[in-house]
Amino acid sequence: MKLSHYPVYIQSALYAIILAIIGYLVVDWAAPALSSAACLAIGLLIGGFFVPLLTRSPVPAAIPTTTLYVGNLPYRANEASVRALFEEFGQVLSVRLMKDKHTGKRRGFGFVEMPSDAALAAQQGLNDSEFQQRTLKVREANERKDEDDNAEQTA
DNA sequence: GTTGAGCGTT
Repeated sequence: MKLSHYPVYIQSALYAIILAIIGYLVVDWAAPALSSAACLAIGLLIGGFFVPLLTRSPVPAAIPTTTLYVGNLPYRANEASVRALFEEFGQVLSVRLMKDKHTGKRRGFGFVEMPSDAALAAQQGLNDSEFQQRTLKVREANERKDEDDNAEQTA
């Protein structure tokens, strides 16, 4: 269960929660007089403060990020090969190959999260390119949630 | 173990 499978904001959130719990325990142990709510609050502050220090990624949320939709993937492709393919164009923050929830089999598409500039380069460089006997389809992903505003507006 | 347009989990 690799954390790099998940988008960065989830990674940061997980770190924050874990560190908040640790902070809560530490405060509760060090200062038993404080109420649980106070311990939790301080724990949250401690956790939030240390998140940037523990995140492997040099820039958690500082740099605009783009999620790429990658379609027409060969079923045999694993995440490592896809990651390696896209890393040729820049830093890869997360790779998720979608599988069927019940069977666990690959569905032939996935999502790659990269810094926006690298994502643009990868999109132009890898779209309609051949990857393991398949013609890749690389587009910008449909924003499922709070994706940052990329200067990708239809010209 | 198979298949082939597609935009998705914790």
